[in-house]
Amino acid sequence: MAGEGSEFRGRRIPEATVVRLPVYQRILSELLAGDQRTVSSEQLAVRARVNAAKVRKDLSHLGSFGTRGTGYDAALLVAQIDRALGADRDWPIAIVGIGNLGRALANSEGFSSHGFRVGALLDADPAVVGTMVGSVRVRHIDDLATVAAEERPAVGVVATPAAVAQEVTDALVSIGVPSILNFASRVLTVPPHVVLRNVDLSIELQVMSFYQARSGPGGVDGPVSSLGVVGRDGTGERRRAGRRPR
Amino acid sequence: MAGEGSEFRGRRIPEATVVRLPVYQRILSELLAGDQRTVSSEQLAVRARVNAAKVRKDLSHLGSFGTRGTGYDAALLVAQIDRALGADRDWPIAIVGIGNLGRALANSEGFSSHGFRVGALLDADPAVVGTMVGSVRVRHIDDLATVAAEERPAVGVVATPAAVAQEVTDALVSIGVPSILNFASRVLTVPPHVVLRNVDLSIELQVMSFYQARSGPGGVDGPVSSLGVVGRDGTGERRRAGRRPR
DNA sequence: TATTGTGAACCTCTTCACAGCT
DNA sequence: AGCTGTGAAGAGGTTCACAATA
Repeated sequence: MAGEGSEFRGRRIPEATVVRLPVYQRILSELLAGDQRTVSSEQLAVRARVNAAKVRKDLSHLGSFGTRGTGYDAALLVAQIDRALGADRDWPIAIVGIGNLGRALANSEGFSSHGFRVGALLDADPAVVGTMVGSVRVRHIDDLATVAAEERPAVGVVATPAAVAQEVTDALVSIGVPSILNFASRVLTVPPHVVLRNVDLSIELQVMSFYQARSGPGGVDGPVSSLGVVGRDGTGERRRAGRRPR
Repeated sequence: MAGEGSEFRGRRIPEATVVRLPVYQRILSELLAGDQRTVSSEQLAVRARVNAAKVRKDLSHLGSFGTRGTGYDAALLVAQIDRALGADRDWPIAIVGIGNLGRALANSEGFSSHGFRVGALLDADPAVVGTMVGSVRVRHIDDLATVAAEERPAVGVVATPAAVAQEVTDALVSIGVPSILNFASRVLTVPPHVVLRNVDLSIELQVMSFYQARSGPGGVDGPVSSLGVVGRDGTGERRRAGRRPR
């Protein structure tokens, strides 16, 4: 068990910041595509719908890459964020459960960039096994050990029905997959050394109905603006409708 | 603009709590299905992988429904959570973008329970328009106004490519859809009265590579366990690997 | 005795405000 | 003059610890 203190590079980066880094990165890429070379925290803040001080504090966790009076060099910032997020490495992904969701993930831009690469697709349905999704052939889940030996997946994505999610997770863990991204509506158990994150597509919907239910019939609580992801336990950006005066 | 203070029922419920309510609810439903009538905060906590005090504080926001020495009546609790989340009402959903993701959402359990109902499916692709997904026929996005008049969607789900996400959102807002759930990797702009939440499927992946990158080469920062959703900005449950002594 | 409900302490994240640098 | 980087204050959320109570 590693002690406090020894860190990889620089300070510890708060989780709330980590969740926003991909958003900044996407915005920076767009600015670069439009030939903008430098960017101020204010410009980034407007595009990401956050406070400029938050942008500066977030970026300060990566180091001091800004220039006072000028702003940040967009290309440099992209490189730093990539490095912090590990996007400069190769991350083979194994997706288990090739239904509509698994297929959507396999085809999505986000799963084939930033160092990620769909290395393996697995399913238990004989009608699906053997078919191609993009350039990858779906293998049978029973071949997981073989597939793992070939691809050494860094992330296992669970996109199966909830009923088999734990079983699939156990299999992924047993072949040494160090990170699990769970899309099933079920709380999973993993050993302490495995990184687990959850994305529940319907929880967001229920959170929306909560706010909608309140804002309707005599309610007052406002909407919530959200930045980012769902996973984790959440992190985010909130804003009440009836905002308090300064 | 409503003032501070007047509330729907009871106190204001913290967002972090709202995100966990669906998880408690699912666990309670499972316990009820197994004929368990009462449940302690400790039991709920173990199953949801959270602290028992957090469960009690979360539930206390709904009122005092527990019995000291005994625990909570599971059925009563489900009813209370349903009411808080608005699951006792009807929430027609319009999904725009019937690719793999849209189809996955349309078929998912979470979009056809807790009061939700897939009321309309919309796409711009002539090859998709007219096809059936479940029991709903896909309509052309240009017919949005007509569809909206029939169904009055309470939630608009954006499952389109990022490039058209803002345009689609504007259309949904213009026909009076009060809540938008965005799955596109793009920061959206909506008027203040519209509730917006975001689910970015790839941000979680990037957060995972961040932790993986650190735990590997000389790093120290531990994994993050996550409860819940992805959307929003997250909420969550954190645990460091090298935990500090008490 | 078992377990809730909650004040208080603690911790994390956000925002302000401004010194300091270019 | 403009903008970053950050200390300090503030807000929100979590956890502890225990009095209240069935």
